Amino acid sequence: MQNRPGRSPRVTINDVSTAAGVSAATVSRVLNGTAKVDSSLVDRVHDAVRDLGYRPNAAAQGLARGEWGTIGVLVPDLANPYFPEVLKAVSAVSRAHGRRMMVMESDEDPAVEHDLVEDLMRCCDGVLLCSPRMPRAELAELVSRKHPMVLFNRVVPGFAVPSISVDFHSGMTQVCGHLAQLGHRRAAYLSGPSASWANAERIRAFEAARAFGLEVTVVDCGATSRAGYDVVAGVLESGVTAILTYNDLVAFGALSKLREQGVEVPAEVSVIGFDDISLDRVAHSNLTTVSVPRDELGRRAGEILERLLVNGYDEDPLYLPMTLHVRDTSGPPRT
Amino acid sequence: MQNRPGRSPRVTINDVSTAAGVSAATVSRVLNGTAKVDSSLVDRVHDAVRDLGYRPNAAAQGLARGEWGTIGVLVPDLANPYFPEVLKAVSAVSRAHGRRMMVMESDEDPAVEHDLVEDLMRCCDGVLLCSPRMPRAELAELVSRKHPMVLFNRVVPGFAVPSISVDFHSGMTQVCGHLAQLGHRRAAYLSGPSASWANAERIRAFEAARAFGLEVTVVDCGATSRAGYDVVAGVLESGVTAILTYNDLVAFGALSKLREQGVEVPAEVSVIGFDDISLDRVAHSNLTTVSVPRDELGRRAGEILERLLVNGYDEDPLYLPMTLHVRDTSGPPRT
DNA sequence: ACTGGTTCTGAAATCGCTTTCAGAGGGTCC
DNA sequence: GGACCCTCTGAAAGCGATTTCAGAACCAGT
Repeated sequence: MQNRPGRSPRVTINDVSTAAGVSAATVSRVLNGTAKVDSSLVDRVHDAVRDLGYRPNAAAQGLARGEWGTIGVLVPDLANPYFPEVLKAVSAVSRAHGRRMMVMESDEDPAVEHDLVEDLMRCCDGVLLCSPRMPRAELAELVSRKHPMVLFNRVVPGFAVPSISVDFHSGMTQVCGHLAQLGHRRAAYLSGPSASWANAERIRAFEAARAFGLEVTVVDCGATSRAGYDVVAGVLESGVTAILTYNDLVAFGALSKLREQGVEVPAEVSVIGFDDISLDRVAHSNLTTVSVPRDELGRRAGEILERLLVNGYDEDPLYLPMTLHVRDTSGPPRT
Repeated sequence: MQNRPGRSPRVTINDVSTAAGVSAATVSRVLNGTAKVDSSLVDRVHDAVRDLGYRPNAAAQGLARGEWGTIGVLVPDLANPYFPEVLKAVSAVSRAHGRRMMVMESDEDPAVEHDLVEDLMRCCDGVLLCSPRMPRAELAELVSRKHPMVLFNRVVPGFAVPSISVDFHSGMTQVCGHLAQLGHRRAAYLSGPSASWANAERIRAFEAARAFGLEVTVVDCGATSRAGYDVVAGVLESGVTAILTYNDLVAFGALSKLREQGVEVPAEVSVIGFDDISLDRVAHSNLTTVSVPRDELGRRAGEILERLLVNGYDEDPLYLPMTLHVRDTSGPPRT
């Protein structure tokens, strides 16, 4: 930006204005279309801009306008296939509204999330927070700053913050219904991060499941395929006929291990994923799972944030439904 | 940022300085540690910062410092599992150097790439360009601006731009060697985007392959699993015994179709991926493929960019080697 | 010809921070 | 005690845009 050695000197609005023989104010007006300018001047400005290769400095614009033209997104783990698809949609929406997208990753570490959000607030008009783990108190502190913010996959009762999330509870209820219908009576759930709201929502479905005859045992596991791989063997010994998972990654890990051990799926045990990262991607894995349209999720999230920025409008929490996809890894229990 | 309705008023450095009874310059010095300040003043400043909840405005800092503290990354497709892993590493490196990461996506459309890069240059200290498709002339135009930039997976002879890429050529050569050794004589390559350097590098390997007895036919396909799914059937009829692909996604699509058609893999035909997105992720797909450590790739890319920003040092193109992973989808040809 | 009302333009203030510059204060050395 | 040097602090000048404000120019109406 400033002239370091070997860097071409920065062209400013003043360079343009002198080259065009007008004032800087006029250049600004022409470029932003904020006021009517004589057409001969308009041409001169455009010529000068082209000749000099002028590009307005975003920091200066941000400072003067009081808006950065940027939104920020915090995700726990970029490598989790869930988020890139969401980011993609968010990016498209915000770009359509002339905003850039800043991305930060907490690497699943709640301790750094607060700082990262704080940093995002220093340089973004609004923040999309995909942070299921953050302690309620920290979240409250962030909310109190009144910086535009949308919560993703976490609904916090009592906070006046717009939020969007997937109806995990009804998704898991569908999974349980499917298994019960197939005749399963005992299943294990490979639990995700215990502090997470999304995990709690899934678990909440198991109470209702008991009503239709399915008993689900919760087993600590994690959110990675590695965790699924490591945990599944011990679970099998307990004699369950189905394994539910926190997400598809865990299910893949579990399947991988079962396969190595020569356990037939779904003949000996059914495995059900959650979130459907596999759809049309690694299609031939054919995991039974429950899905949410991630691009719609991202799109809606972006739109909520945009509305919030433009009219400061607080909306009611939005829940998107999940859909069950019965594929090859679920079947009736062994008799 | 400015006081919109319902938003808490912005705290500036002047608020802090008056609250602490010092000058703004001193506040700045304390916060940035750029000069020695009397310890009693330091305490007063810190107290005021805490009491007021002051956070420096990033745009103002950027303007004053002549640095945005931000790097920009342009990727063709966020949903391609290749990139999130790279972004993750880049993000970690740049964060370690105190820089934020802006992400843009061209959605595989070369026409918008130029504008996006231009936009990134307006608000980032440096740009990491993962853009294999952009016409050489546009790339040249961007290079001519002397804005710090690193090319990712594209080496352009004659441009003085640091670049990092995977040694696709040697990767594909390994694949060919593997097949030749198994006894294959005729294979088809499901080609990626024809304008892409990365695709050309792969194809270049087929000349050498002829030397060890493998004839590879190039078939137009694309970069998605959908494309692999659609194209593979026609290819089979040509009587090849192995199918090479532009990337793992294409291979997955192809496998999916073959499976539907009841074609045995690898008994009837071998399928080989490229890039190994599956490793430890959807491990049980067990695709034979060739891999590159994506986090190292991202890390090195981030480091090159950082060095470029700090010492303006232009480096020689860096090539990272690929590794062949023989798994379940390749075997000897049917006799 | 003079007044009043539109347009359009440029000078200057502003956004919030960093950094230079000069001055105040205190210590050391002759 | 005076000259000199150091260290620390505050005033003020940027950074590069936007935006307010007031004046210039022009037109129409009497």
